[in-house]
Amino acid sequence: MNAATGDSSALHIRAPGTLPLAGPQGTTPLPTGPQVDSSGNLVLSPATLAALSSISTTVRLKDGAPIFHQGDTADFLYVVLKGAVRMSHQLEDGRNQIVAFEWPGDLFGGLVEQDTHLNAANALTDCQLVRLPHGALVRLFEKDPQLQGSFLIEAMSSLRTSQRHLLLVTHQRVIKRVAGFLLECSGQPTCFNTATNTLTLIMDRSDIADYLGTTIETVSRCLGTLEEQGMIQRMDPRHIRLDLTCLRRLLAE
Amino acid sequence: MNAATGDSSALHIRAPGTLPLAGPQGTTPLPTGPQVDSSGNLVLSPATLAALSSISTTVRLKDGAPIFHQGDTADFLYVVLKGAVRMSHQLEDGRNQIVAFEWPGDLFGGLVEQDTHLNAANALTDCQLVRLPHGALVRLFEKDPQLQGSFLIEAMSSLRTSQRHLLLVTHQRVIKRVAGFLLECSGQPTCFNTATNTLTLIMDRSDIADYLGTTIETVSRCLGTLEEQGMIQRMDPRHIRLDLTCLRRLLAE
DNA sequence: CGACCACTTGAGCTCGCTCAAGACTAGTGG
DNA sequence: CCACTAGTCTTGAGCGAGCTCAAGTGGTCG
Repeated sequence: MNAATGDSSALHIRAPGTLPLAGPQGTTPLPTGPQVDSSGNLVLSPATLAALSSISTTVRLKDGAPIFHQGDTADFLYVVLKGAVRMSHQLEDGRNQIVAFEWPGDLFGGLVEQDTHLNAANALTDCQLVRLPHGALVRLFEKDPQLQGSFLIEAMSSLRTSQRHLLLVTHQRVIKRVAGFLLECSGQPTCFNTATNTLTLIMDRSDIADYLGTTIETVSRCLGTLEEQGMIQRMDPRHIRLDLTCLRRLLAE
Repeated sequence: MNAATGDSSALHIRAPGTLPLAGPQGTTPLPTGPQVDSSGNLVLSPATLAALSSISTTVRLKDGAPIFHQGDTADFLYVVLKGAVRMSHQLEDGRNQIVAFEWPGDLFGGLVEQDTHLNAANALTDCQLVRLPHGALVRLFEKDPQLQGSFLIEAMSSLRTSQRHLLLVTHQRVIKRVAGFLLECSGQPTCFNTATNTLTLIMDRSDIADYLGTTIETVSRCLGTLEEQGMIQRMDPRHIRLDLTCLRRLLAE
């Protein structure tokens, strides 16, 4: 994973797609606009980085540690440097929905209503985060509009991710959701080894079920079916070898 | 509907929730930050409005008219003034997902990838839109950072809407989704008469089904069940009287 | 009046949920 | 070293919500 190294001298924020608002892409970035590197990741300018580092704190968290709870007062934004974070939402009826997984480079903590967090955030693995106080950030925005532009791009990126998730969850057949989930994970260098096509699942079956809107039993059964059909191979419950081509074909039909 | 009147001298953008990034709410808005009116709607400053009107065009569309297609080059952002817009996404497998309905005051057209629209937009009713060219908007952002701030707030608002939709669709029982959908519509002055508690559905059953991830038959049956239970009353297929209290109770259980 | 469209209702089947038991791993203590 | 426990994952059996296919209803327009 090259986006968001632990090196504080270079903070990268993932911006997988393009946003016309950010100016032309694929061409030389505007000197005055946010800059995008070759891999499509957003790179904040050195000056902005310095400004950010002046208000940011790096925090380290243990596997499973809560970062904030649903309903907590929202005082900080976070950027994942290392590890992964689980965003979840508790429904009135008691069910739990995993809203997103945040990977290195992702920004989270901005989804608030009435100054309180709409979702809970938990460290999924041991992880390292950059913590940005809202107040200082807003003040920085006034001095540095480009920074605000970067956050706008990041917000649009979250929106795309959210929509992808929606489309995944509304796939009628659960087996397609599971296949889609595996493909989604395969895009994360943090947990997918491209050389061996092996996926390391950092979340348990219950997280996957809550992410896909199904049950752990169904997830397990779907993995079984996919394995029968030769699309995946379970080395052990947390390590799965994928046949990306077959999985993609399944999703398209 | 007080948000987004047709009067071009006052353009309101809905920002239903609060975003700490935008500064404190419920208190006097910062003179330098985006302003939020009493009903929580974002109000652009007169100067910004003037600037926006210099680059914007008002367009009028007939019921059903396409605004843009999925995959089209994204050149404009739009704000709904009057009427409603349907955002839909065609999946590889041929299914059609309604991603959102846009109401007066909503901003849309910003969800793009590689400079092309991720979704299609169609006028659901006769409607009136403000069209903003991307390029000019970006140039305006450089001159007027507050404007960009407003768009950031609007982006966060879309994210909240998108998450609400996700939670609605993953509610296990379809009947709850339908109830939730009706309640959601009841929040739109465009189609809900608070005096008579009557909802005017501007979309057909197929749109509702595609929005909720189900089928037209199931939507119809659910409406039947809700009617049997006295929670709603179908005057005709497109006019439904709601018992808001009962519907809310159903959703919470 | 008939054609067409959107909506409703019916009947049967299937996918996925529920409840329940079994398998595997890791940690603990004798 | 082997129970014993506890946690996670897998597998099984039965049932029911919702999908599919199909027919029926009502409204609109030529």
